[in-house]
Amino acid sequence: MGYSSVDDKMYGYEITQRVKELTNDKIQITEGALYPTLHSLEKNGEVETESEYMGKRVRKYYTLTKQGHITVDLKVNEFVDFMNTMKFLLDVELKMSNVQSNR
Amino acid sequence: MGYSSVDDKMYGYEITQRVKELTNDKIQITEGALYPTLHSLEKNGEVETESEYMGKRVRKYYTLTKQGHITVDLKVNEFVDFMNTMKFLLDVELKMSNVQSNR
DNA sequence: ATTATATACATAAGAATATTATGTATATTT
DNA sequence: AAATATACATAATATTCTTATGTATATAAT
Repeated sequence: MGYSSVDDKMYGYEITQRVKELTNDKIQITEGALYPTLHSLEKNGEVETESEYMGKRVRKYYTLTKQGHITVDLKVNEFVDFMNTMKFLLDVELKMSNVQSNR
Repeated sequence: MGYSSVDDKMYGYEITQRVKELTNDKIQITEGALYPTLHSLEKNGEVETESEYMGKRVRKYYTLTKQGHITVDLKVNEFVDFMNTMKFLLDVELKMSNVQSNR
């Protein structure tokens, strides 16, 4: 089990559109942020690529490696932990501001 | 109502320690990140300062201005919205990876 | 037909922000 | 006496993002 990507195989442009669509345009992954990151992930063995030619246009599919899946689990856990910490911090602040407003 | 800082008045070092303590050392605000940010907030009228001398040592207290409170509300709302978006995204991924594991 | 938009990759300049290091100085603990 | 804690600040470096630029094909609109 554990987290996986939305699909087994995805290409760059697809990722930007999928995230945009799933988040109702709230999160826009720009090319300048995405492609260097994907290249870096490939260099570090987190993803593998295979290029397909749709007619004449290149399409570069990215797949998580075994190591990539481990890293995703780790990073997602870290992020969820961070969100819980922030939620706690903000709740505390909320409570305190309520107490203050009763003075 | 609305969010406020932990206390009405806080000084830089106090902020780093309070956050460290409330988050069980998970979030460490470094001086290099904090002080330039505080100076920038002051420049933009989000916080006001008053210096006190504890013996010989300076202690610079920061207080949110009226504008600062408005900005905090706005930023916290944005952040909570972002967390909900990410929670949704990660849940979707979780569901999808479960579906995949049933193949 | 031609123009605009969408698809699909990539890199580079510049901006913003964070980490780490350095610096000064007093107070407290070991 | 030395180490750690308190308290400020800035600078060098690293990281990461946005915006801009570049190439090229495919499709939709005028």
